[in-house]
Amino acid sequence: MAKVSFREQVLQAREDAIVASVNRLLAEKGFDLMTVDEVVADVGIAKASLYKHFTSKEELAAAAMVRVLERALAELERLRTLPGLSALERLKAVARWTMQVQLAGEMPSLPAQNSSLRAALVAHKVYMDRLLTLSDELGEWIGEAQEKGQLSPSLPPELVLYTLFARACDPVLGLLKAGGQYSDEQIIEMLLGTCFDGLTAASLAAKH
Amino acid sequence: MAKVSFREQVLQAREDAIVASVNRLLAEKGFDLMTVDEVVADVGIAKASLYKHFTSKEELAAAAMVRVLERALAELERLRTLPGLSALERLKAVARWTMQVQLAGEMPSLPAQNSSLRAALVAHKVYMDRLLTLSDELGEWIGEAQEKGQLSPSLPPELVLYTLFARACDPVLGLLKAGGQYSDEQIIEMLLGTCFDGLTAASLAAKH
DNA sequence: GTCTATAAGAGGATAGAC
DNA sequence: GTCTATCCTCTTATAGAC
Repeated sequence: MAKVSFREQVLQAREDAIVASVNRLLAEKGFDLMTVDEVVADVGIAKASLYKHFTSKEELAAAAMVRVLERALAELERLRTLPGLSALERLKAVARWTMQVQLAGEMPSLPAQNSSLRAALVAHKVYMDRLLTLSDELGEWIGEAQEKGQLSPSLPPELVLYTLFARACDPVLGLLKAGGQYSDEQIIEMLLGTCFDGLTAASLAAKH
Repeated sequence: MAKVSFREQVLQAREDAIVASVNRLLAEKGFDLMTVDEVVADVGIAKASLYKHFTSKEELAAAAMVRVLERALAELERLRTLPGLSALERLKAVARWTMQVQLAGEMPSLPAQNSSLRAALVAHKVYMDRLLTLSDELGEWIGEAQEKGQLSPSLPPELVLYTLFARACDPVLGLLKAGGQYSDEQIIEMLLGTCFDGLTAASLAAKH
């Protein structure tokens, strides 16, 4: 049992290395421009070896998405344990976290239109489970924030949810960072301000 | 002269048909998934004929972008002539127009990451001219709205500009439309509300 | 399970006749 | 300028030895 366990640990470590590379390359180039050859070159293994772990490029992307979804779920769990945070503050904290991940180059970006990828994702049980779990948990917070009037109660909850997901890969972050005028913190606080308070209201974060 | 002019009109009409197809396919599938074979099948010409008009797939995309940028510039001109519109109202009207174009399936979507495409676009004189013209004109309105306090003066103008561009291809529109619960008008008014007034403020549009 | 070598196919671009 | 037929590169995926 110990021998097998050790063996599997080595394999697991290799899979983790693969998924970490995929995650980074997906964030850097996106699904269509990322090639399997780049992945294996980055990890330092042969392509046939990779295909023993993952049966297709789509499954690679799914694994990377599962990874980031589980990181998000862990962040939600962490926020839940923090005392004294309102539902709105927790939602803002989640949005801040996703923007931090994106600016760190760790947010895999998948095209919304690639049909082979979409088909593989909706058929991927673990991915769908994590996605739905995350949506449910965020939906709870959204409902709570709306009940208390912290979020506009007249907005459909799914609009708020979609908006949070969309801001996690908002190109505005990358454009502002490319401008080089502002620190990551400033960018994030400004975008949090526009997301929750809009372009018309004064962004509190711009005072930095 | 008349003969040549007529000839060129025919060629121009064919080019317009090509660009219209490209525009639609770019909106539908995006640059990477759109193939030149699909374009020529849609237009009904041979591939070699298309390459007499456009020297590469990238140039096709640039032509489609020029087309939509010129439509946008025309919309700005139209809005300028409307009496009694404040700068903020004009900016909202532009945002509404871009969302209408997107929901109509006429907004070409280019990946921000494709380097060969980006290189071709920044090297494309007409595209860059239209893009900079549009940015300048919108920048005027943004500055005006900020001076009058209609837009938060503490936000960097380029952040507002980038946000307007980003909302023109915001995936939230497509997700809400796929849900089938709301009309195009409702979706647009809700997203205009969240864009300008934020998620926390009550969206006036949700009253429908 | 890992490797080298290669199959299989898609898709961008072009040659050459008309 | 338009067509048919073809080239060529890139990329996914696999065969088969170890």
